[in-house]
Amino acid sequence: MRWTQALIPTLKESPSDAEIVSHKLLLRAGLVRKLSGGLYTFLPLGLRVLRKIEQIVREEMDRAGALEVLMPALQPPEIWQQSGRYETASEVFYKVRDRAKKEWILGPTHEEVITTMVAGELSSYRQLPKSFYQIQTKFRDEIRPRFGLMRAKEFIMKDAYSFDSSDEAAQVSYQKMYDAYTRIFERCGLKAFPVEADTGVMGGKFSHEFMVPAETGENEVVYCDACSYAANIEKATSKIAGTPAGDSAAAIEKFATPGVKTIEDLTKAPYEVAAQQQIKTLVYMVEDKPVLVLVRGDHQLNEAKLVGTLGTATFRAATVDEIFAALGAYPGSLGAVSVKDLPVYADEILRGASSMTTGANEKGFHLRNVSIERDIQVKQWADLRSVQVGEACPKCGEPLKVRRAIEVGHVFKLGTKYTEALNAVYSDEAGKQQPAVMGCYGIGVTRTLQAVIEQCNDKDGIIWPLSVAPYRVCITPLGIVPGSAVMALAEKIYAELSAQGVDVLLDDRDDRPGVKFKDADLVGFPIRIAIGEKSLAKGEVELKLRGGVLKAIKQEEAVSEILAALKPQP
RNA sequence: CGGAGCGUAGCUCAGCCUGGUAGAGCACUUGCUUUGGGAGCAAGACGUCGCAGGUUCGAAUCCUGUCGCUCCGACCA
Repeated sequence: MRWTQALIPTLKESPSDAEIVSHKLLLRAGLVRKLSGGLYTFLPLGLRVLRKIEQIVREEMDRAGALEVLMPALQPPEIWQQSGRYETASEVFYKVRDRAKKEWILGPTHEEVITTMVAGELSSYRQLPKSFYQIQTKFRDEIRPRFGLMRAKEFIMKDAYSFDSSDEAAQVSYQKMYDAYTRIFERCGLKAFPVEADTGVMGGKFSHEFMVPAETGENEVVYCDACSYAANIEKATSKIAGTPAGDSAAAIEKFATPGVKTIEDLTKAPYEVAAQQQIKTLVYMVEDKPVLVLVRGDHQLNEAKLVGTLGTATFRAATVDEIFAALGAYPGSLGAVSVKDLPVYADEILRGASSMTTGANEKGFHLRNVSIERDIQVKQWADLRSVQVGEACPKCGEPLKVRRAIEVGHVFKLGTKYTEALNAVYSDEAGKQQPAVMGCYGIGVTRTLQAVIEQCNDKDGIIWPLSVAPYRVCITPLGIVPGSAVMALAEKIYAELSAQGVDVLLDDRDDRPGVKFKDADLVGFPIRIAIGEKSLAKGEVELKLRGGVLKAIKQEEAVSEILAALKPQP
């Protein structure tokens, strides 16, 4: 491709609505343009990168034995009602109506569609295992689209689904996908690592997310340097000492705490109650009914874990007025002692705790000497707290660390939730009808693209890995006079590389060298070959790897040197 | 959904407080010069100041509403 015939609209300055480096570079390098919030057009260069990533995904899916299909983006609501997700996932749906006013759903994911298809085709255990995948546009009404392609209303996803005749077989399918994902991200030049993850509204037994470390990531990952433990903070656990027991026989005592509003206030003089001797009382509304959630004063509630404990994701923090209606007190003085008519969920770490202090449900008063099992009617104990930096690794006991990351892939072992609901059953060896055991696997293809940029850049622009670069070689003649020695050589190298099947861009613009170099660095072509009168007088051209050093090479060796540089490193 | 900020040329932004001829830089067009890291000079073209009301002799500017965009939050009682 010749630059003058392409559309590569680079920008000197970042558009003001881009915040993070990868979003800025997407726009500045002329890869995408925004249509509206969370909606982007891929320009020719961006599309080339996207196609290369898709191709890597395809090759690895095929290698893992998955079969490519293509499902409709427009879906009937009936199958969502059948799976039970019409209600639980309704917030992410974009819904449209046809001329008869019938409602349709723009697919946010495809478990229901694939399972319906499989239900129609599956009859015998002899057909299993089977895995299917597709690369397709998904639609999600995100609460807040942001950071360009990172969280968009419409995005391209590779989604895959496995069907097996047993739990053990499903585990094998899961492992194949897990391994394929590892290879995919590696081939894209990404340093991604798997972490244990929460299954959330998807349901199912367990899952892993593939994370790309990045300060701008929306996820927090807990990990251990000493062993292999890594988990999303929504899922992570740690070994910590139980709450020290005090005098469990001492009677509850109410004491005045004028002006105390927070846990921290109570740790100061004259009260001096350590945060770990306090019970934090939180009020949540679950389907419009208040519930109390207790964690230790120095701990933080993890809402993702609360989802699992409550068995629903439809809850929210209560408003101040709702709290007053439920407990007769305002935040700052809340407690669960002698609360009988509201369900109380308590974090495991509080089990057996005594000599605790908590609010008295009366402004300006707290209670001390609270023995939680004696004084509070707990409906359910559960792991409800977030792990904090420095706590002991649950595997090896070394201190845990926390870092931010971008989720680029997610694999789930689902079990039979969808196959039972949508009747995807087969006859086993004994002729008995069994629901297939299912797994589902997603890669955010467009997000992966941006994650590569987020990870591979410097002050001058993008540094594309060879595998996904829009063009792998950029030829930069410093003058473009037709017939000149410089231009003739540029054309010759261009023709020879093209004949070798190398995707190469010839910068034939009538611009000053500085402009061409800046643009080549910004877009991030892995290999740049500069041809100018000065070096050509010595029979040389300049080979530069993006982010590497400049190397003068003989003009007749240019093509072979480039081909060598394109070979995969051993 | 709650909070905050921003909407002025293709892009980055100034002007608004204190109402009175709509601006700069970059990009674009033409010409000349220049040609190894985002050139210089000259001339030119490009705007319903997001939209709708209101106040006023007069609104980019003040007021109200609305739409869009961006960020933060949606546990820390």
